[in-house]
Formats: sequence, C-alpha cells, structure tokens
Amino acid sequence: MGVLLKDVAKALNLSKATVSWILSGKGEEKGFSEATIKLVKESAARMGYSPNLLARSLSVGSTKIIALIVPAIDDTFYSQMAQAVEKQAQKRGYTLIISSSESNADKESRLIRALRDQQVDGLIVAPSKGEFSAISDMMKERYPFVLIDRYYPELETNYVIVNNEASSREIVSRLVGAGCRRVALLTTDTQLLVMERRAQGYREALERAGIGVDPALCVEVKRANYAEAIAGGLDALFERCPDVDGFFFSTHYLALETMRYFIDRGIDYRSGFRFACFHTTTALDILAPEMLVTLMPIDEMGACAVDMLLENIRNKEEFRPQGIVLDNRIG
Amino acid sequence: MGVLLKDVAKALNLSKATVSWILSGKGEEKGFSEATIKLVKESAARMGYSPNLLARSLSVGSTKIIALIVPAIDDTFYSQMAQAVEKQAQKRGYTLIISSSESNADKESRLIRALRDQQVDGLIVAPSKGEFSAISDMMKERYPFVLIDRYYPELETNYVIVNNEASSREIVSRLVGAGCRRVALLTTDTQLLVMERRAQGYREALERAGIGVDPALCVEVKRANYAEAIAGGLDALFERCPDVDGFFFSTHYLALETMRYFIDRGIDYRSGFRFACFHTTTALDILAPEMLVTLMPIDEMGACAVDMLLENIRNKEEFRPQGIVLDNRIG
DNA sequence: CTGAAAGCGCTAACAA
DNA sequence: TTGTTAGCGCTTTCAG
Repeated sequence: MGVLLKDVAKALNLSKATVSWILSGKGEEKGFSEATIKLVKESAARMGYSPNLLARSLSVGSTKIIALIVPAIDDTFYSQMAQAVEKQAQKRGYTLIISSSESNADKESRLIRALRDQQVDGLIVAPSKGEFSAISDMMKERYPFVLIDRYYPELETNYVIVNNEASSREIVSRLVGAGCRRVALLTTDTQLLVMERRAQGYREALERAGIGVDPALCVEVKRANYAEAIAGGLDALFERCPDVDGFFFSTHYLALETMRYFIDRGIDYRSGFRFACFHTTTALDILAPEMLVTLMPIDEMGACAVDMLLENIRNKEEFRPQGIVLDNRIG
Repeated sequence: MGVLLKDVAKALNLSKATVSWILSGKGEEKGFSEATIKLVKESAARMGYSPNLLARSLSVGSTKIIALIVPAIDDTFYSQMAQAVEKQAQKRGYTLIISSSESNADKESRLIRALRDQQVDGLIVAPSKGEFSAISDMMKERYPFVLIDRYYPELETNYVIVNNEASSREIVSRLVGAGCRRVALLTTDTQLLVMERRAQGYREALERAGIGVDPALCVEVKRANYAEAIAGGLDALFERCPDVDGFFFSTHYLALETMRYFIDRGIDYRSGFRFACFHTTTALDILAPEMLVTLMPIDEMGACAVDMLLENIRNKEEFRPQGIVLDNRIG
C-alpha cells in the first residue's frame, strides 16, 4: 500500500475524519477554515495520497461502478455499444466494466454472479439465449439491471430494444418498392426472439405487398459454422430459386459472408440483386454500397440503458420496471 | 445487502470464522468434521449466501482482478486482444476488467489512476502515444504492469511486443520477390514507435533488394480523418508515381480504406497490384484475398502478458522487468 | 475441532 | 472548527 488517509492525517496532526471530509469536497459545507482546507488538499497531493476505493465502497455501500455484459466484444455491434454505454456512464459519474459472455449462457450466469459479488451497483446485459436463472435471481432480489438489445417479453424487467419487426418490414418493403419480387431471407439463431421478429417483419412486408412468403426463399444458417454453412445454404437456394432478385439479411455477418460467397464465385452481385440488412458492419459499405441497412441507434440505446439503470439504482424500492422500444432509421 | 456470512453463522450456531474457512475450501485442512463441512456448505447454498468480494479483498489485500487498457475497444485488433487476455486471466483464476482509453493520453492516465484506486492487482496496457506520467508513477511505486503491443524502449518496464521491423521487412521482401519494383508505403501515426519500425522494415527490404527507397512512394496519412485523407494521398501518389506496382500498409485500416478507394473509383486493383499489410481485419480477406498479411500472435501476446503480470504480482519486490518480442507469421 | 477478536482503509454519526 | 468512534463484511491469528 502507498500512503493512507491516516498518514496524511498524522503528518498534519489532524484527524482522519477531517482529512476525509476535506478531500471528498465536503470541506466548506462542514465549515473548515480556508487554511486547513488548502493545507490538507495540498499536502495530500504532495504526499501522493490516493484513496482506496475498496475501503470507501465498503464503507458507503456503493461502488459507483456498473457493468455491461455482451455476448461477444469482438462483434462490432457490441463494441460500439460498449463505447456508447461507457460514454454515458462516465457522464453520469459512473465507471463501467465491460465483460463478454461469449454467447455462453453458463458463462453469462457466472459473470452476473461474479459482478454482483464484486458489488457493482447495477448491470446492463445483452443476454445470450438460454440464460434465465441469473436473470430471475436478480429480479427476485430486486437487484438493478436492464436488458439491452434482447429481452424476455414474459419477464417484467427493464429493457431497451429496437423495433425489430417494424424496421425489418420497412426495409423489406423498400426492396419490394424497388422492384424485387423474389426476396430471399437469410437468417440465423432463430431461437432468439430478435431474429424471429426480424423474420416476421420480412414476412409481413411480403404479405402486405401481396407477394406472399415462399418458404423456398428462406434460408436458415446455423450460427456455429456459419462461414461454411452459408455457402451451402446459398448453393441450395439458387438451385431451388434461380429467380431470386433480392436478399434480406437478419444480421450483419450473414451479409458479409454472403458477399464473400459472391466474390469467391466471381458472381456480379452488384447488378444482379438488391440487398437489405439489419444493421451493418465494417466493409459492408465498401462491398455493397447500395445495400439498405437499418441504422441502429446505438448511442441512444446505450444512453437510455444507463439512465434507466441509474434511476433504478437510486430508487431500488419503488422503482417499476420500464421498457423502451427505439426506432431504427434506414439508410 | 442479501444474506451475510454472519447470517449463515448465526443460523447454524457457528462462528463467522468457521463458516468462512469452510466456504473458502480450507475446511479439511483445518480439520473440521465432515458433518459440519457439509452442513455449512449446504446451508450457505440454500440460504443463497454469496460473499462480498469488496470486503474480502479489503481484508486479504488483493482483489484477484487485473485490468486491460486498450486505445480503442472497437478496433478488431484490440477486441481480439481483449478476448485473448480474458481467456488467460480466467485460466489463472483472475478476473479481467477491460477499458478503452480512446487513444487519449489524458484519459489513459485517469484510467490508470482509477483502476489502481480500485485496487486491481495489476495492469496490462497498450499505451497511447504521449502518455508517460502515469506509467512512470507505476514504475516508481513498483506497481505491477506490463505494456503490450507498444512500449517505451527508454523505460525498463515489462513488455510484450512483436518484431515489427523484421516482419515488415520480410513481408515487403516477398512483394519484391513476387516481382514488385515500385512498392508504395502507406502509413500513419508516425510518432508511434511501432509505425516507425514498420516503415523501417519497409525501407530495409527495399535497400537489401538493391531497389532503394523512393520518398515519392511513401504516403503518410493523418489518423484524425484518414477516411478522406487516404483518397487524397492516393490521388497524389498515382500522380507522382503512375508506375506503382505494390503496396505495403503499416496497419489494417489503411488497407481497408485503400480498397474502398479502388472500388469507389472502379479500379481493378486485384490484377494491377500486389499488396501486403501489417495485421489484417474483417473483410480484408474478402476484398483482397491475395494480400499478404502478418498474422499477429494475438493469443500468445495475451497469454504472455498475463503470465508476466501475474509473476510480477507474486514477486513484487524482487521481480525484474522483462521484455518479450514475439514473431509474426506471414500468410 | 471451534470461537473471539483484531484489523483491512475509509466514512459518518455524534460529540466537543 | 475539529476529533472520537463505531461500523462496512470478511479473513486470520491466537486461544481454547
């Protein structure tokens, strides 16, 4: 340990309390003399004192730390989200801890437990599929948390999500409006509610346009080995439906891998098809500049989640869970 | 607060000490009866006890937490590094905290201070340029830390880096070996030592090949607005040297933006030039499959850094700073 | 085999 | 205007 509160107190012949008050800015309020305030502050700085936050947190019963759990920190969507959340947390005087659950329900539970044990004041989590017990534990014990991006409609929790269905419907409608009649759906992780909602939006768009859904146009790719799975899926799709004229990707990496497919096979995809994708990612704008994408309001999501969480933390007892559904723009 | 150690002790008519020992696995060792051990463990679980790690850490004087500071968590390189470090930390029984300094020296200093105040046991940091005081503070106070990816040769610190110069030389040599005679250098952030080393490797390769360095082929792009700056730089380059036949990019996003430039202008870059890049990133393999890239040993870097740090933490007093330079493979 | 009690570094009521 | 003191929840030495 370096220099302690006790040390600077002793050096000045003052009590720990005095020093503590002054250093935490309650000097004037408490009515200490200008002289002592200045003395204490300067000495502390000179001696290189810096507080042990563990001790302080234990004492005050709050760490001023919140944590974010995402499924994969190397997914651009989530790393952008982390930036957004961090920014807002900082603005509100909180420190953010970022953790990645690697889309593993088990690890997610352990992380939640570990972070709570670490006494972080609250959690923002983009849950992996299958996780449940740790979430409902938090509910039971009224531990402050908010779900982001994904949520459980049957649970009355805080959440911040986007309108998956509506924006998918909208973006697919535009494809149709641009002349597409045979729009394929590429999707994955269909157990995830978000994905199902996006697929639903796709179906609605086609039905409303009087085109109807052709199951032959719908390709589901398993997440595990999607890099190869996509090629197979697309091969089969073109076999079944040589007349496909558009694509809707329910998530960004499907779009990216599809571009790879086209390029690998030397297919001139840019003139042959129209594309739409839920969210976007690095290089997608290079590979397919004409692709329609939903512009997810990541900063807003992050800000909302933080604010909601902090409100919950402040109130704890009377706080009622809130849900916010944000809109996507399309670009 | 939920249920405390005291609570389970009271419920069982045992002392806090007994419960504490048993729950931290020192039950047998201390010679408690099978019966009590089982009883305590089961009751604790049933009552939903879970320890306050703040209190424990304060008591034992160690948090079992280490932190990683990167310049930008949304840069694929650093998010991969975060994954790697996290994995090794976990393997060694440590929790990892990830923070992003946004390439801001000031924020980096504040982060270092904040994390130290938080009593994390040690730090792994990929320093931004310009940071110095917080680093030398850590040295003075013998606080355990290791620099990763970037380092200060004049400081005797722990570090884990790659051989920037050698692998740049190697990869540029391959370009030459493949027939290139007019290889351009695209670089950025030249104040960063890593970048200078890479440029140096480029020069050496050309000199050893008896080609010599033509300054007209060297383009430096300012980091701030590189997206636009690159286009201008490339325009000027082609003006000056219409005979350029190869490119060496000192970092991945320069390569990506250059691909964008080619595609935007409809230039058939895949047959006209050969490319080499330091490190790679999403979609680069789609855009330019033939590009030579250095395969950075990210997992190894992470593992090394963690192990070095933990060793330093264990020894603290007698520990001598170590430097490790890892090799890149080329693919 | 188990318990009492001191202490980790800081805060905050209560005194003076 | 400043000091005393009792915690925060856990670990660990020393007794029994």
